[in-house]
Amino acid sequence: MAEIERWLELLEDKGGRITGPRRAIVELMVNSDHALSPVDVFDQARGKYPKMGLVTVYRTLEILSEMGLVERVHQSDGCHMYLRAAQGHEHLLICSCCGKAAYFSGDDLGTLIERISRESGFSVQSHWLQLQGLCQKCQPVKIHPSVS
Amino acid sequence: MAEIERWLELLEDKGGRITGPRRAIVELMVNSDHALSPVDVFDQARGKYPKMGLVTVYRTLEILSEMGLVERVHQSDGCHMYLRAAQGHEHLLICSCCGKAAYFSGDDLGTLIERISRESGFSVQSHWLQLQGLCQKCQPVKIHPSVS
DNA sequence: CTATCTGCAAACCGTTTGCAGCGTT
DNA sequence: AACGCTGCAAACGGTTTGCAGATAG
Repeated sequence: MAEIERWLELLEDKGGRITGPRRAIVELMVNSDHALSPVDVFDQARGKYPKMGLVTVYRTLEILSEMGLVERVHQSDGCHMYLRAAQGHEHLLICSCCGKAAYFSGDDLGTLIERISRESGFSVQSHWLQLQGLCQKCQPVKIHPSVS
Repeated sequence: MAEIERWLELLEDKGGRITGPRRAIVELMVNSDHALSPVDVFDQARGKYPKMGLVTVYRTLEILSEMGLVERVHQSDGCHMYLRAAQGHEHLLICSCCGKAAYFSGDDLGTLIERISRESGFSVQSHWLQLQGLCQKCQPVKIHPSVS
């Protein structure tokens, strides 16, 4: 996948070095359609780079996040997960069962935001919209929650 | 304020006891129009009840939150703040400078959510919408950020 | 060869839990 | 008097930092 090389080149352009651990993490993040916690990334990336340390995962995700290639997803319990960044103005739809994530666009919040600004006197800087639901795979699971 | 008594009565109805620390925290939460962190609550409530312990703040906020009188507000850094709960279906507008909060209603996400459900195959369970901005007081502050 | 990156261990910070004593009812 | 609540101290879990050795360029 050329996208992996693109990320690594951007990293290099920034003066960073391309190393085994970083390559493994980038490969994972480029390809995953699930939001992943640092520990998820650690576990999965160890398959490709067994000496991987958890600290390196944190540091690399931080860098990718600063570069705008990856974004932090906020969980209701306060933990963070990471996901390939949106392209342009997109919002997130996340499966509350398995963490599968999809971006969507076409929210029309402009009118609402304008009204709220006018009524409240706030100058609105940004908005945060996220939908929670069940993906196709997980819908049957939750309908019969007797699985536990 | 009768609202304070209402909260305390609800607490009593649930089998809870009305104590000094709880009264101080309830008074604070009923009256505050800012989202407050547990430490904020601790500091401010100590004015009314000097022996207050931070643990009691956590435990009381947890109870008020379970009762639906207070809600957790998620911060981008993963920390939690607490705020008097919304009435019905309202969303939050928060000042990114001072934390002043206001609820608004009248979002019309129904159409959007229906479309996304159809296109993605997800069954959407809930949504999470929050606007960040600057309140009237803080707008001049940020225009001249030399204050630091 | 040099600067960056890595992994370990330890520090850190917000939050939760165990427990003995106190206060409400 | 009985039970719930409180505060302290200690545990906890996710995240960050200090450091010496490894490695990319």
